[in-house]
Amino acid sequence: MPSHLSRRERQIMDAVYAQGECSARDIQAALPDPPSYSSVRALLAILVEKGHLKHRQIGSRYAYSAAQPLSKARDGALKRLVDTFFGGSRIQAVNALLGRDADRLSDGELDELSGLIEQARRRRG
Amino acid sequence: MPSHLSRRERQIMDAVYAQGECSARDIQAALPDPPSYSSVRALLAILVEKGHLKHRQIGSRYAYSAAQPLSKARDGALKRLVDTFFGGSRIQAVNALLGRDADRLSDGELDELSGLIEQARRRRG
DNA sequence: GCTCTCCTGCTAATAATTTAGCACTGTTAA
DNA sequence: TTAACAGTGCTAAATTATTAGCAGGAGAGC
Repeated sequence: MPSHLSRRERQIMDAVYAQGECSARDIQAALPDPPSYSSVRALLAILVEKGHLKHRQIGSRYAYSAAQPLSKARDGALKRLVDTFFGGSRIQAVNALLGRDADRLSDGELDELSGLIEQARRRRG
Repeated sequence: MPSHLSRRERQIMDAVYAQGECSARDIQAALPDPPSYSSVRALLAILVEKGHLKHRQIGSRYAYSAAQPLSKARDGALKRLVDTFFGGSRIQAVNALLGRDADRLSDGELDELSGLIEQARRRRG
């Protein structure tokens, strides 16, 4: 039982992260090159057993959701990406995030960003 | 030949992204639960054949590097993450990136960020 | 009630990944 | 020069992931 997710497992987790709690059918629809419904369910069972997903019984159906809080998975994914591509520098990640396409940000969004930075400044004191 | 990368393939690509041009031995060292050297080389050959990596011969050795420009892979990874976890909103991604730990940013880094935003504002006119 | 549909549980087969071994070549240094 | 070592090319095996199929049950609509 490898601790890292297989290709399909990752695709499924991403689908769940993006959709929130959802059915096996929803997940199947979100997968690239969707396999059979049976296949999806088999993978879901594995992910539940591994502890990555949990399922809630609603009547006779299951609804799947991430076992970890979304925020935690999110932060983990961000950290991994920042480490891989930006040598751990969040600033550089933000730079790339705003960089080339920053002109497409609305005034409101820019204000929002300024607010975030001001907030950080105050926290530093 | 599935278009999406397998688990090990992804681990290897990440190692190459993080290290830049490097040897098979370097990559092996960077992998979690490193397999045998032979295994690594087999995977590398596959990735080269698939067009994800290229290798440059130096004397009788190979040096591996990403076939795509790093910036492109980076942007792609960012976009995928933003789509998955932030419904496509870069702003929210930045928010999470700076959020909880923003207080650990240095004054210089905060200034840098302000600069980025000012730049974006001017580009909007 | 009956039928149609969609779900579940379980099982099995296929396809792919992941792994390692072996023979050969070049390089290094004792 | 000749071991010892590290790299490559190629091959083959074993584990895992991935896929699908089938039987049974719950709910919806006629």
